Amino acid sequence: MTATGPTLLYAVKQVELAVRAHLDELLRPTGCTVPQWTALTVLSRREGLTGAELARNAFVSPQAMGDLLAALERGRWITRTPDPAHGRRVLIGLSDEGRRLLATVGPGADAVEQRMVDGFDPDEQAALRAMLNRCRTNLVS
Amino acid sequence: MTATGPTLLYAVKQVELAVRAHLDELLRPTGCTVPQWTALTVLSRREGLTGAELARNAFVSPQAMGDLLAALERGRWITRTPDPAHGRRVLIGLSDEGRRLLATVGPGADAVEQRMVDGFDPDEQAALRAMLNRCRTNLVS
DNA sequence: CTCATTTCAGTGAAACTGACATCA
DNA sequence: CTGATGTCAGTTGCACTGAAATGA
Repeated sequence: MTATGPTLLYAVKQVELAVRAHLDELLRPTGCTVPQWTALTVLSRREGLTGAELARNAFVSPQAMGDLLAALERGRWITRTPDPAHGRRVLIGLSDEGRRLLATVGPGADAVEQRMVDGFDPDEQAALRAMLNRCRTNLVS
Repeated sequence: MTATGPTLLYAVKQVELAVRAHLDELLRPTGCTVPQWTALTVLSRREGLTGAELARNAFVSPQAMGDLLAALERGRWITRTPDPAHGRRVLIGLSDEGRRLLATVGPGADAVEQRMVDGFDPDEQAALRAMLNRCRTNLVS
């Protein structure tokens, strides 16, 4: 009999899987996928990022993010404009359709989050957020 | 300017992405993938599950789990034995190689978990675990 | 020259839908 | 008949590696 194993990792994965299932259903009518929508939400906070920066943020290769951005461009959800000051870099921005998609999906996503923390008082929600951020920092440092 | 949006969902996803990147590297030498290893860890707790049960546990379709199990069988990590009492069901079990893989990878996975909660006192670890379990329950109920 | 960024080409694992057969 | 299970077939998005071109 071995020890109980990494149950915290498993708990994180289970929550993420359940969240993904809900978001999947939420996004299905839009034709946008969960990874694509996630990239859009990142861009909504910090527009003008490059593909390489988005790739590092998502812990994937630049090529993988390039494919994802190509799909987002086919969907007319982003704009790609060469950096005038840097020749090689391409700055990614949200298009009007992209902003419209985020506005459409936002309430549903908020509802998923609200359902996830149902029964949590504000202090618990803040504690969960803080601990998750600490976990993230610990793993990347 | 829109609201801040579902930052808790994003925090969960970020932690999961960071964990996956570490596990990916950890599993690379073994030829086993993270989803496959995850299924093995589920089996290590409750052997004799069917593919459909594993699929529901992971929030994926039975066909997707079937592909994953076929890969695990090609790797000789699981055994599939028809349920003698039920004709149609196929019970999944760990092979010796599967147990060996879990034993080999376990310490590294524990180290990833330990790193994730670096600086957490035992109460905080327990609180995180409890809250994640509550989130999971809220999302599936 | 070195490094970062982007792109092209090829590959593989993972998920989906649809359809079908089997069996309690 | 109904429902659950397993499998076959085809498709798609996502991620990887390797290689090459561009530019600070």
